[in-house]
Amino acid sequence: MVPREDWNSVPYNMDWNDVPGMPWWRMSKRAHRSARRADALSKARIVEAAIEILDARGEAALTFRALATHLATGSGAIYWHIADRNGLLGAATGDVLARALAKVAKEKEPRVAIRAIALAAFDAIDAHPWAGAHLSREPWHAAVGEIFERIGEWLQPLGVPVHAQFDCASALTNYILGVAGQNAANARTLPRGTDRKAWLKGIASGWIQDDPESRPFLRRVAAQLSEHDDRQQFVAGVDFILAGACVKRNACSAMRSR
Amino acid sequence: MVPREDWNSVPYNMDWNDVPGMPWWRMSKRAHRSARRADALSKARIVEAAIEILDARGEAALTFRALATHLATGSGAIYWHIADRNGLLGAATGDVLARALAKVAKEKEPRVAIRAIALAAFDAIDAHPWAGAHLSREPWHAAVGEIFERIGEWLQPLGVPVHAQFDCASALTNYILGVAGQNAANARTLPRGTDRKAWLKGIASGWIQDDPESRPFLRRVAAQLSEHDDRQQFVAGVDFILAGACVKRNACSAMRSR
DNA sequence: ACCTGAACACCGTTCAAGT
DNA sequence: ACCTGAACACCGTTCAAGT
Repeated sequence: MVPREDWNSVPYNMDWNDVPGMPWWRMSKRAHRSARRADALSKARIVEAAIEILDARGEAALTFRALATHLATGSGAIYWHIADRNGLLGAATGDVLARALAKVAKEKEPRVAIRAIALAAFDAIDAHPWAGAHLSREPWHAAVGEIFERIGEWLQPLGVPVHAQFDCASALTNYILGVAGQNAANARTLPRGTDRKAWLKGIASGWIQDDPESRPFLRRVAAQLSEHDDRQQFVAGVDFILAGACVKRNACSAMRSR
Repeated sequence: MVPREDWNSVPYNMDWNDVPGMPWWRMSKRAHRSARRADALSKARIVEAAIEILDARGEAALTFRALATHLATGSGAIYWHIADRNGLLGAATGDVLARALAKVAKEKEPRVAIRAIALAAFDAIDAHPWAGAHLSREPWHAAVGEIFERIGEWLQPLGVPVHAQFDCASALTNYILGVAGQNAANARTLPRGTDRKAWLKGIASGWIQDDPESRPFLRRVAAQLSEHDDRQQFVAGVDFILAGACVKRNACSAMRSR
């Protein structure tokens, strides 16, 4: 049996097989490693566990203690593979969005293609609201660049004038991130199984009741507010931006006043 | 001198002037109160102090301990006037946005009016990024209802078809909140005095460098990305949504495919 | 009623120590 | 190299006690 001092003096890149007197359960580092590889700690495994916790119990439940328990390790071990909590959320967000964007079917029609990309982002964020929250907290995330590129590529074939393409791609990205943040907020405060319609009705009446005579527009659309479909409304917004970027200007009667 | 037990037995709504033996500095509750009113604790004063801290040192600096020190009181005292930290942020956000929206000049031209409202929100959030972060975390905030109403009112005179008005107002609100969240995120990570252009350049090259041959769109607009003006780009997005909501559809060549 | 501040129940993160 | 878990330096919030 080698005393501890000797173990510590073993260079980390040296195979422990070469250390005389090493106990069997420390022998053959590589063999040992590969045997345990399935459940060894790694960034991928940590991110996977984080996603499980985030999806099951929400962003607030992702603590290093909970994660360490879930992985049957110490909280400090996680820091060996990940910089900090924010990095972990970023990696989880990247995973979830990359997976969603990779699944988008190849399209030929520009508008259909853009819709498909936007909806892939929407659906991913709808399924993983914490990812939406992270993206709006960190809009320079690689996933945002991916969305920006994937949408931007289609603007030329769509017929958006060259000078408007950058602004158009930015507007779409901002819009998508805005919806992402909203979805995340809704999911955070509206636990599963809540009556969505009643909840929306409450918000609408809260917005109206301040001054009982005014707010005519909100009054007029209150019914739509509590009954609309988020996904459908999301697409409507995407279409507005695309149509507006194509149009020459002065589409509205009142917009002629340039 | 009245013993403590007697002080405690004084009903809270009873004037302390009526308690025999009350020390002078506790006498004349009303007079005492009005004399100290200027620096007595109140929700308004707490919110005001919170805004000062938020503007000066950012959202992370708003702790109950810092706030209590700033107000020369105990942290528990704040809870007498405010529900919790989130309520405090909400009140501060409401203050800042209500002030900004109240200052918007009356306009006659629909497009100009909508731009003015959107820009008022943009500028308020630009000056108080923490308010933007709060709004995207809590999109049912009264300020969002106000923005929604103020914009919505102009859609009819603008010429947006009735059936599209709700979707249009929602799209604009989502867009504004999206930009709000981004601004907040930028302000959080880009301390004052940082070279904005270099920072944006870094993001752009981070988005591109993954695969050196691909990402043609990003490559094409990289210069615009690092040099664009946020405010101007914000207005461009608003205009896209408005134009798109007015247009009959099929404005783009490739959009004719319904 | 309103205020005080210690105490409570958490956090993320670090780090000496283990293997 | 990689893992452990106690310790540290914070938080928001509560609450018995004061005035």
